[in-house]
Amino acid sequence: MILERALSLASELGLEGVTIGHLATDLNLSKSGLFAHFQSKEALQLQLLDFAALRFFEIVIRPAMAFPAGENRIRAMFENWLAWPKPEALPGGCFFVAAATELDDRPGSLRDRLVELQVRWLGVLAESARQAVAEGEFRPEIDGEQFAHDVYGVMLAFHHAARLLRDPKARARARTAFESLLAAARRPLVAVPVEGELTSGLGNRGPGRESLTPERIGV
Amino acid sequence: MILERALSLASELGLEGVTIGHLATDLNLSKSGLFAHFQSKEALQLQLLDFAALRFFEIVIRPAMAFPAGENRIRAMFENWLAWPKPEALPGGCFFVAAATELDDRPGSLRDRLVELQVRWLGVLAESARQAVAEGEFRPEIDGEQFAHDVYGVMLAFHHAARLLRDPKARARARTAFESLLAAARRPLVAVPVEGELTSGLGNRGPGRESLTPERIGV
DNA sequence: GAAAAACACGAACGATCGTACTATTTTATG
DNA sequence: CATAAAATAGTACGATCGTTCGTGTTTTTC
Repeated sequence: MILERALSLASELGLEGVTIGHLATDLNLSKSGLFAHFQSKEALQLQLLDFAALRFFEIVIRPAMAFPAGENRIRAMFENWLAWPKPEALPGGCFFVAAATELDDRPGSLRDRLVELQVRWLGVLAESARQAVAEGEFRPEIDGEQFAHDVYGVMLAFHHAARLLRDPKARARARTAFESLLAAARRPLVAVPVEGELTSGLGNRGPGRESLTPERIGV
Repeated sequence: MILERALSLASELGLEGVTIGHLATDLNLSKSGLFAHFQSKEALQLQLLDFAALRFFEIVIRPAMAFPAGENRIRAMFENWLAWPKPEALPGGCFFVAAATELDDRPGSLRDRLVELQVRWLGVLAESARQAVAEGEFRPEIDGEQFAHDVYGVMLAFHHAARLLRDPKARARARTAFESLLAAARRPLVAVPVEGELTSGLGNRGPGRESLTPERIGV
């Protein structure tokens, strides 16, 4: 419960904005009572990072694994990402986006852990793109890591437009950008839609969905 | 000089990380001596936002105005943006990217000012895209605001890869993504390069470069 | 060369920060 | 029910935060 509330606060105020005193009074606890659960604020923040990563895995990644590997799974992860900051859980938007700019110039174990998590998340996207290539949905020369980088750019632009600018069109813009990325990766140089391309041979092949754990998936 | 040093610190530590005491000792000033220049910390931060916007205009936007309106100018702004966080001036990367996630959930005049600045900057990009359409470089159905949104996404992804992940390929990735955006906006549905397309009729027409001020350009 | 304005300083304020120590209360276990 | 363990509370600490006040020292202006 502590970490849940801390995550919610951190999404609004940032990692450093979550003060022990603030968090304590917010949970009707005494400062020292809350502090006893962690041995230091950094330990709390580290646990918070892992807690957020678990949430992220369960909301964004795992449900997407129910979709067949390839474009469909990528699209599912994208949509899950857009929706994962529920107002009651993450009222300030994606926790990791806030943490990224906060920690990018502060060396330490916190930063190291965040980098680890972000590399893994981008790795999941990249691997999914490579699977789309293997499935024949994406063109063979598509670079999975570049694709992951580009998709994350669309997500960051969405975060900026939605959270800072409060642009009502942010979602539509993000979806348009994402579809452009897919189209560029998919279509074979000529923009005329290929006839038999639609779900050609797409079944439930690819890696199955059994025994999915955050560790195995890398988050 | 105070604002210059504050900008440098803020790019690393964020807006709230720039403490009056820290900034003072960093400038060999007393806390009260520095404080006297501003009447409050918020005033300092507001001046800092405007100071950064001026810098941004002079480094990113104004030099690009020397290029003919259209794709060349857009490309110049993109390259200027990649290069504008000089290590000595902005050791922590683009100040506005850091400020954006820091202020996006903190209502107040600071946030309002930042939104204003960012809307104007995106407006410059969008207007440039519209000019590229008018010049015949971009397809007529290109939406300037969507294009600006997408380009900013590439910039944000670059910031993430370069500043947090310290990815040496960040620049190359950003350029690849940017060129894909240009290609998608430029080429007329068929990917085969059009022969006579290169600088066809591009002169120095379009709005001239005289009397360029931050106010007129919107930053 | 005097008056005015700008600039800088030191000390102190209340608040809040993370943290440490010591009780006290609650929960689980035999 | 007794007892060990876990959870919570109380208090106090040194540091640092933004801010105020009073006072000196330059620099500009006339």
